[in-house]
Order: sequence, then C-alpha cells, then structure tokens
Amino acid sequence: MRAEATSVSDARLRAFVGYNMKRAMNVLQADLARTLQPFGLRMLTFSTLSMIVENPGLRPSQLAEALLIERANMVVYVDQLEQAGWVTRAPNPLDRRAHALHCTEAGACVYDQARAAVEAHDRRMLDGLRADEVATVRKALGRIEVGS
Amino acid sequence: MRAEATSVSDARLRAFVGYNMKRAMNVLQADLARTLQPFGLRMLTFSTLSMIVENPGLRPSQLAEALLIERANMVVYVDQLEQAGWVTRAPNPLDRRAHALHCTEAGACVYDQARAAVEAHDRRMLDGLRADEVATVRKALGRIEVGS
DNA sequence: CCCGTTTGGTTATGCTTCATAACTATCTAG
DNA sequence: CTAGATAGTTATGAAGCATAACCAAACGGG
Repeated sequence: MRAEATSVSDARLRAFVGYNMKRAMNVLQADLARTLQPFGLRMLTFSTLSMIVENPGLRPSQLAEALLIERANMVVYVDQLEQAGWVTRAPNPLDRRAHALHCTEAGACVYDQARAAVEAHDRRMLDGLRADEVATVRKALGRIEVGS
Repeated sequence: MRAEATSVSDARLRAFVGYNMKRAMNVLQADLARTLQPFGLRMLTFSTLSMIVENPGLRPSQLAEALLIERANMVVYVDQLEQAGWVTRAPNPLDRRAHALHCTEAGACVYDQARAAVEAHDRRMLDGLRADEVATVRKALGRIEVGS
C-alpha cells in the first residue's frame, strides 16, 4: 500500500471557472498542436498565416496588434512562414519602413488544408453541445475577453 | 494618412471557438496575475498552495499529477512557496523517499486572503451571465477537458 | 534474502510564448 | 529643417512546459 492512501482533491480549485478554463485550454492547445503538426504549423504560425491570407498586404505591426502579440515576437513567426516559402515580405512603395505581407501559392495551399483540419478539430471539440449552448459559450468568452 | 487604410479583420479566426477561448484566456490570465501579484503569488503557485492547504500532507508527485504538471517542474513551485515560508517539506515516516507537504500559519493566512481575491475576480469575470449560462460554460469546459 | 524493477525527488537542459529595451531607417508635424 | 513618432528588427530575460538522467528508497519475484 502507498504511503498516502487518502485521495487528493482539487475540488476547491474546481469552484473557480478560471481553473476549469485553464485545464480545458491545456487540453485544447495540446490537441490543436497535434492537429497542426503534420502541416508544419503551430497555433501562432497558423493564426499568422490565416491573417495574411485573409488580409493580403497587411503590415507586421497590424498583424501583431490584431493577434495581441508584441511586434518584436511577430518577427519570428513571419520569419518562419517566410522560410517555409508560404509568405513573402514585399516592400511597401507608400512607406519604405513597412513591409506588405502576402502569401504564396504554397502558403494558400497549406492554409486551406490546415484550416479544414482546424475546423474539424473545433467541431469535434464541441461535439455533444447544442447550438444554443455553443452560442452561450461564445457569448461568455466574449464577455471575459472585453470585460477584463 | 497611413499606408494601409484598409481595416484588418480576424473574422475568419473568430469562427473558431478555440481562437476566442485563447483570447479570453489571455485576458483572464493577465487579470488574474494582477490580482495575485500583491500577495506574491502567481497562478501556479496559488494553485499549488491551494492544493497543499486543502490536502495537507500530500506528496509533490501527487500534486504534480493533480495539477497536470511534470514532477520536475513542481519542484520549482514548491521551492518558491517554501522559501516564502508558506510551505514545509516534512519527511514522510512511512516512505523515506517522499515528502509530506504542509502549509505554515503564514501560508494559510496568505492563502485565505488570496483566495478571497481570486473568488472576487472569478465572480467579476462572469458578471452579466445568468446562473444557467455559467452552468453551460462549466459543462462545455468539462467536455473539452475530458473529450480531447 | 538478493537483485532487478519501479517510484519519489531532484537537477540539468531545451523549447515555446511573451515582455521589454534599444537600435536603425523612415515618416510626419510644427 | 528638425523633433518626435512609427516600422521593423535584434537581443535578452522571465515563465511555463517537456524530457533525460541521476540517486535513494521501496517493492517483488525467485
């Protein structure tokens, strides 16, 4: 028999919605990373690629602001996408400081495939919840995000 | 006028519940860190302290398992709590390999105060949501956590 | 009882995310 | 024209997390 037969309980922490959210987020993040790994993407590079595909020509600083990431860190993610041949940093004729980000054909291709996988993952994650329940979750997440 | 007057949109990413959850979690985490900072605690040290207060005598490895943290990393958090004088590592007479974790009086005191602050934070975070909506959110988070 | 295996705690190391400071080049406003 | 702001970059450090390796102690089959 073990030294501690008494069971350990996190019931007190379970009372906090934030604690449950963190645990759920852990699982979600690990699962999503597994989903994206075959495409050579991670959560942040996928988000970055998505923003570039959907907003062609945008600047890195706009990207950073939209994704709540520091400009300094965005450099790394754009670097990785550029080195993979999925994104290009074109000079911006209107502002020689800025870059205009565009995706390549290969980038659009991998994005389409990855997006389908992420959509499937998102659907699977909410499997068993009714549409109105999902709507409630979205509403709650929105409140938490802006409410601070 | 700026080079890019066209507005940047993350609408495509907003379609994913996971993306909204990550953004909400970012805000939550930053806000909770601010809440805990006056007490000299962070999310993980607070969770660790809570588990020790609520489960006196438990072993570090039990703690790690309950909080989904590697044993190797748990060492650091227990170290910090011990150095702050809030937790003690007592020898376990039944198993000389193991440690029995207990909180000190000072540890119980700071925990009570921090817990009240975290409870207030959790309540404020969900302000504006009905009880049944909160229940739905809890249910969804539970599904995501175990569903994988 | 002996010895291989397992377990508990620890140390070291590396990766990812994130924040900050500092620098250069460029733009903008007075 | 000059001062200050902005865009991109580099360097650095903190936190969270994972893995491998190590030692001491416990366990279990022969």
